[in-house]
Amino acid sequence: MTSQDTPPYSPQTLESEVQRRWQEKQLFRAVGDASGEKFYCLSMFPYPSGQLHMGHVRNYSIGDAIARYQRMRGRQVLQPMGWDAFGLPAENAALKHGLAPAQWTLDNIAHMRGQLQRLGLSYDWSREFATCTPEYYRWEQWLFVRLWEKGLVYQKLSTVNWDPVDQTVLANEQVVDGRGWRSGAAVERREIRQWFLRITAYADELLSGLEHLAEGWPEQVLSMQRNWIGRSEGAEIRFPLATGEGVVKVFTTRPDTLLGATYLAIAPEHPLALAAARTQPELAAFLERCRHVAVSEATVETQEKEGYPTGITVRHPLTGQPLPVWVANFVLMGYGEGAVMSVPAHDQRDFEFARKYGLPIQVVVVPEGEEIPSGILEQAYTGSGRLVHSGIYDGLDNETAKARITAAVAAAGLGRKTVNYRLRDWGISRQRYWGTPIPMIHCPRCGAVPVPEKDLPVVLPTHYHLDNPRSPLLDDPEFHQVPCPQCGGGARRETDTMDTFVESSWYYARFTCPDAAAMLDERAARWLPVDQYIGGVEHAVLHLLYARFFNKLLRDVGLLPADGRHDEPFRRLLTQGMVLKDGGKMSKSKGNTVDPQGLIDRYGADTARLFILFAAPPEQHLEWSDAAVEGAYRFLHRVWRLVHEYGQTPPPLPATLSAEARDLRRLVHQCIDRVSSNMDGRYHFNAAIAAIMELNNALMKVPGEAQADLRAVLGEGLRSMALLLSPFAPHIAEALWQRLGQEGELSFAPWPNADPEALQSSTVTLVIQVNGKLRERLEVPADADAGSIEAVVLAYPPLQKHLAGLSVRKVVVVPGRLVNVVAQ
RNA sequence: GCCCAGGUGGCGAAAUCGGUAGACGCAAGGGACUUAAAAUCCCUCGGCUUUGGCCAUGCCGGUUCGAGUCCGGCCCUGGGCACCA
Repeated sequence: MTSQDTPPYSPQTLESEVQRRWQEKQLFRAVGDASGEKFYCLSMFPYPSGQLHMGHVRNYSIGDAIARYQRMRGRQVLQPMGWDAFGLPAENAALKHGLAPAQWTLDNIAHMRGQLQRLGLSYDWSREFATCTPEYYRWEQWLFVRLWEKGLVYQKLSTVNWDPVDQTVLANEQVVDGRGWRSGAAVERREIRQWFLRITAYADELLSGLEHLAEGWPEQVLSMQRNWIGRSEGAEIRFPLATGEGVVKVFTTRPDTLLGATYLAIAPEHPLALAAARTQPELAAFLERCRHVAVSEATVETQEKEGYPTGITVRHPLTGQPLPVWVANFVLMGYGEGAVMSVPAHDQRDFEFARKYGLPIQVVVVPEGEEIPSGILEQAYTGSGRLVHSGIYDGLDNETAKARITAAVAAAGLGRKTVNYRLRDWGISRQRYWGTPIPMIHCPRCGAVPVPEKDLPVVLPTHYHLDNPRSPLLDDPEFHQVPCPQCGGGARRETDTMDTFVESSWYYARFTCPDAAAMLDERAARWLPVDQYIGGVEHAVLHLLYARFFNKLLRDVGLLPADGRHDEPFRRLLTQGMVLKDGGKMSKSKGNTVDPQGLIDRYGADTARLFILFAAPPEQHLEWSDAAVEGAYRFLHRVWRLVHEYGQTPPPLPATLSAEARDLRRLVHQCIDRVSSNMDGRYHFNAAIAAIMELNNALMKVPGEAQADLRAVLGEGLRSMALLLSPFAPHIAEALWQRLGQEGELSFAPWPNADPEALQSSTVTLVIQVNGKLRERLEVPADADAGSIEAVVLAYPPLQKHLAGLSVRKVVVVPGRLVNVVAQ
């Protein structure tokens, strides 16, 4: 009971001992029998870059806190970990260091696995896999062929960034200020034939499915996905070419403004533009300039808006009037029809373009109750109103006009009502080496032929050492020279590999049955959906949309039951904020990373985890601070000391408690209550940890020679603290648990419940406001009713000076909280 | 450019519902203990103030008895934009 008995808190030895015990007992192997309720807790698996970074530590500390909490709540928990192991950095590293990408990747995995294990995360390591192994990606190839058979895979031309010096395709990230990052050459756009997955066939389901996620997903992410899918109702309208042959198709959400269309704008890659350029050198030069803009939407949308007339004329579908066709550098070939009708009076971008090039502006909608504007417009009017200058449609409100004008165009055979999506099909071809080979063979006679199932997997050769960025598969006849599976003649194997988003689109399902002899087996249906998914907000759209898409594909090829419970992969989503340093994202390119290894070496895993969970709520950005770590470390020291100085198994509580002991016990149970409510769904770990710190502060004040009842409550408090702490700092919690003489595994010990009786208090302190300003405080019985409170307050002597010269007009009583006296 | 967030003391933050703004922690200052230091413990800690109070949650306005919280407009910072993962 003296401080001499207290051994030093040395996290390094303590943590490795505890971890060894966990491992020997295989404590965190997911059991998944039907005897209990399952909980699948998944953190986004990492790319094995070589070093764990703070974002990982945060992500996995959050996930483990949730998994451990659920385990203590009695659930059968599955919490796996693996590696998103294909990708560009491996090729870059191989080029730089003269290694094979496979070797670099496997070395990194070995190192990072050690780092993760040092953190004491309660993973079922028996399920670990890396996506770059044939055992994993073979099923991806298998699914690709199924999708090909179902017509959900196809080829089409699409644009890539081409580095003319390195003779290779560049990722958007590799284009810096319009130039290739290695060569410095100005990039070009190049159209090549690529493989696509028909995600647009699922657009409506991906959109409506968001409604079922409303409870478990952040509104922010749902909104981003909704906007990304971008369903819009409108009309397809055909403008006949003045020459009489052919039409230009456009999509518009504003058919009501059709009579205000004064020109058409088409994409630089539009076939008409290309055709016109053949006879017009200046137009060709303009298109050539457009070819040197990188393909990313951000680049296209932020460049100076420019256009050039094509000399082509179309006829207005209703009036027959001639309209000029312009090429505009901001019209995207990949969206809609690659052409838009321009209504400068009612679209701000069209307005600016028309002003710049002196094109006519025709007002056709005016706000209800206003006159047709005379003089020069200052800006486009994009709101609703009634139609003008629109012939027989004049006077209609514009919503009615949408339907009427669409019908008129349809009657003329020049259009129809239609739904358009912003979502485009998913281009999965990569002209890269380090990825899953696309299992197709190009035969000059039979066309594209899938690799027969018996020949799967198409194994990616791993012996290459890269000396230039070009994919070695292109130059390896052993890989690409194959007979056609259909006719047996000479054919060429596809050398494109898959987008790495494909691997991460179904790994969550494979974790349920990592050794299955098929892509998935019946275990998937039991464990899925993931009950809690945790990862960075930066994945809010792409990864999370692709994974939702794949889940539906898995269902539709019969690998998941179509029972309505398996339509979505992730029941609940927690998007963690980024770990920032100096206000910006920690990243290698910015050189502002903080290595978590140093933190763990110095303070131990418990401190690292506790600090990172305490510093900010999970969904918020976390601004890094070295100094604040000390605080978490000191706190653990204080808890350690307190428990060791107590040094006994807590005795049972006596039947009656002194007032002092009751007050302390109330604090203990308030803490249990606060921690629990911050764990259940809210995941405000910072507030939960703060509550534990407060409890510890209160327990430290209990004198060593206290009465027996007080010491019994102290023991209850310490025992509770070990339980409450274990999701955040599991190693020290184990040691405290043992020191308090507790039996059984802390990891599976039942989470404590707050005793409602202990929470009761006989009085409450009310705040007294006058006109909303805090003036006095007053203690009243907890069960006092509003009427008696009002009477007591109005008669309360110290209040009178605040009411001098005023007449009371109203008294607002909020029981248990405050009284507001409204006086004049 | 488009879509989505965030902005509270010197710093990270707290405040389930509209009800005491700043819990908890960091940093700082003062003190105790010590031969000394470290560690530990105790106290102070938003600003102004005539010590009555007044002002404060990015800025401007609104709703309300009462707004960090709700509504409208703006400013700044961060994330995503389909080949970084």
